[in-house]
Amino acid sequence: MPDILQDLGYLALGSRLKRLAERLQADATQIFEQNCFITQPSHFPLLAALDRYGPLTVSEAVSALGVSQPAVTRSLVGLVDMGLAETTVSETDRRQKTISLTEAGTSAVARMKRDVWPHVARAAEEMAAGPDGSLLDQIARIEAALDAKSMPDRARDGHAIIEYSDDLAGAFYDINAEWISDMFTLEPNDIAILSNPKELIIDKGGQILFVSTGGLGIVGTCALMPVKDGHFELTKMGVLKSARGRKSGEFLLAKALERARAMEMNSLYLLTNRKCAAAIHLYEKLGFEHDATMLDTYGQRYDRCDVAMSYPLETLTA
Amino acid sequence: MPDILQDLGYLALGSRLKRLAERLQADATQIFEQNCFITQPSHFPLLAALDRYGPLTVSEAVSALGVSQPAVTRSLVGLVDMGLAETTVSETDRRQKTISLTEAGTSAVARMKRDVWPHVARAAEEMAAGPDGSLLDQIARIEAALDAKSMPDRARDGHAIIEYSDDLAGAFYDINAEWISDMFTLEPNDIAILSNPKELIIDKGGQILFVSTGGLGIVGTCALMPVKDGHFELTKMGVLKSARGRKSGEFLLAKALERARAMEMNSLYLLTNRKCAAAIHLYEKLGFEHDATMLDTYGQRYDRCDVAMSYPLETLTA
DNA sequence: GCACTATACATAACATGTTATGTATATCGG
DNA sequence: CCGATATACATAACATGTTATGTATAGTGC
Repeated sequence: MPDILQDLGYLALGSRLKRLAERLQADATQIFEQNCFITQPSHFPLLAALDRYGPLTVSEAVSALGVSQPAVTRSLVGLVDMGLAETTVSETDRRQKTISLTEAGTSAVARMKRDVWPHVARAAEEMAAGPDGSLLDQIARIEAALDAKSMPDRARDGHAIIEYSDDLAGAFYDINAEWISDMFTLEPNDIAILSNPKELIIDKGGQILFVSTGGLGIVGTCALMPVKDGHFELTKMGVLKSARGRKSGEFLLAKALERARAMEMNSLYLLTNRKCAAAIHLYEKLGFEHDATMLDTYGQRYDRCDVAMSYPLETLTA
Repeated sequence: MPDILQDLGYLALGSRLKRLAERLQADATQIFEQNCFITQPSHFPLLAALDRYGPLTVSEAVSALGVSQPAVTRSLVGLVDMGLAETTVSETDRRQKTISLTEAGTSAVARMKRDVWPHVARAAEEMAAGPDGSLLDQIARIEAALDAKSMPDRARDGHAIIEYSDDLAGAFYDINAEWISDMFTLEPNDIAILSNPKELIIDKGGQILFVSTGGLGIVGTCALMPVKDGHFELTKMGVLKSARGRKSGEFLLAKALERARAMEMNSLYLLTNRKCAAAIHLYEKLGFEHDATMLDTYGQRYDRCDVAMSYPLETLTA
C-alpha cells in the first residue's frame, strides 16, 4: 500500500506532521523508560522550562511552553504527584501559583541533562540533518508564518487552479455563458464548445483550467483548445461578474500560459472583440501581441471577432 | 517569556512538531467548518485514501494511512455515521470488511477536491516553502531515517559530549583514578588536580569534557588545562575499563581538539608513558607529534612521564 | 478433523492535546 | 466602598492518538 499522506503532499501536511510527532513522542517515552525516569514525555517541556528559567507561575509556563493552560496544569499535577515540583501561592496575588522544582526534581533534571538529553538531542539532529539546511529553521519559519496569518486566512485568500473533470462541465458553460450573453450573444460555435468540452477540447489534447478562490469557490475558467497541427486557441476564458476585481483572471491566464509553454505547441492565438478592453489589456500585460494574420486565418469563427492576438511561445521558452 | 521548545533545539524536536501539528490541525478544523463539510480533520486521511485508492479493507487502510488500526476503525465509524462510507463483509474471508464511499461520500469528496483541498494545499505550500528546499522532503527523510533506526536505538548508540559541572567532579576523579592506579600509582599532582578540577582547570580558563554513551552514561573524560601564557596541557584523559572498545576515547579526543582549535591557545601538549601504547596510538592518529622539547620542559611533573607529544595547532587552524 | 496459532477487526483504557466554563481573587469606575 | 469586569488557575468534556486485549474466523500440523 502506498502512503496516502505522502501522496497528498502539502494537502496533508498537518496530518503528516502529527503522525511524525506521535512517532517521535512514542520513541521519547521509550527512551525515558529505558533510563528509569519519568514515563510521560508530556512532562518534559515543563521540567525543562523550570530548569532553564527558574520558578514560573502557571501563566508564565503557558507562555514559555506555547500550549494551552489546562495542558500546563495537567503537566504540573503530574510533576507534583511525582514529587518533582511544588507550588506556592503568591504573596502579592493569591490567584497566582508559583511552580518550582523540589530537590528531587532538581536532581532528576540534573541526571537527565547528563545522561539522556545529550543523546536525544544528538539522535534528533542526526536524523533531521540534511542537505536542505536546518529543519528547525523551517519549523521556526512556519511558526512565524502561522503567527502572521492563520491557515484558514491563507486558504481563503488567494487562488488555486483546478483541472477539468466532468462535473465541472456545467461551470464551464455557466461562466462563459454569463459574459458572452452579457456583452454579445451566444453563437452556435459557442454553444457547441461549451456543451461538449470533453469531446472538443480535452479528448483532442487540449486543457481546460478553472480558478478557484478560497472564499467563493470556482470563479473562472479558460481553455487551451487544439485547432490543428499543434496550433492552439486560448478560448472560453471568463470570470464570474460577481468575483471580478480580485485578479483571478490574471492568475488563471498566467497559469494557462505556463501550461501552454510546457505543451510544445506550434502557435497559440486568441480571438476577441474591441469591446473587451479589460481583457485585451490583460492579454497584452501577460505577453500576447496583436496579430492581423491570425485574424485573417481564424477570425471568421465568431461574428463578434474583430481582434486577434498571438502569444510569442518561442521567446518565453528560451 | 522565551519559547522553551525553541530554546531546547533538537532536544525538543518531538514536542515542537507536535505543537505545530496540533496548531495546523486546529486550523484545518476551522477550514472544514467554514466550508460546511465534515467537522473532524481526523476523517480526512481515510476519505482521501478511499477516493484515491478505491475501496479498502481496514488493514489496507491502516497501511495506507500509517496509523494504528483502532485509529482507522474510529475514522471509519465516523464516516459511516455521517453516511459517507459503508462496509461490506468480504465473501472470501468473513473477518475482513471492505470500506467504500457511498454516493454521498463520493460527491462530498468531489466537492472538497474542488472547493477546499486546492486552497489548503496552496496555503500549506506557501507557508512551508522556503530557501532551504522542500519541507516535505525533509519530513520524508526523517520518516525514512526512523524506519531505518528508531530514536531509542539512535539515542543508545553513539556518543555525546557533556560539559563540566560540579556534580561531575566525582566522575572526573573516579574515571582517572581507575586507569592511573591500575597502571601506575596516583601521584600527589594527580590527587591535587582530580580533587580540585574547578579551581585548577575551569576557573583558570581550561575545559573539562565528558563523553557519554547512550547506554552506559558517562564513560570518559579529559581536560584542557591551562599551564601558563596560553600554553595548555591535555591531561586526565581516561575511559572506564568497562566501556572500552567503543571508540569513546577517539570521539572525546576529537571533540576536545575541536575545542582546543577554537580556543586560540599558543601550544597544546600532553605527557604520558610508553606503557600506554593504545593511548599513544590514538594521539598519533588524531595528529599529536612526539616532542622531546616538551618532555624536557614539563616532563618532571609526573614520575610516570617518559613521553611528551604536542599538537600542531597552526596547521589545523589554517 | 481437531486443537493450536495467526489474522482481522472491535473495544477498553489511557495519554495528551484542545475548547468551554467554573471559581476565587484582583482591579476599576462611579 | 461596592458592584462590574478582568485575571489566574481548575475542571469538565471531548478530539484523537496510542497500547493492550477481546472475539470471530482462517489456516495449520499432528
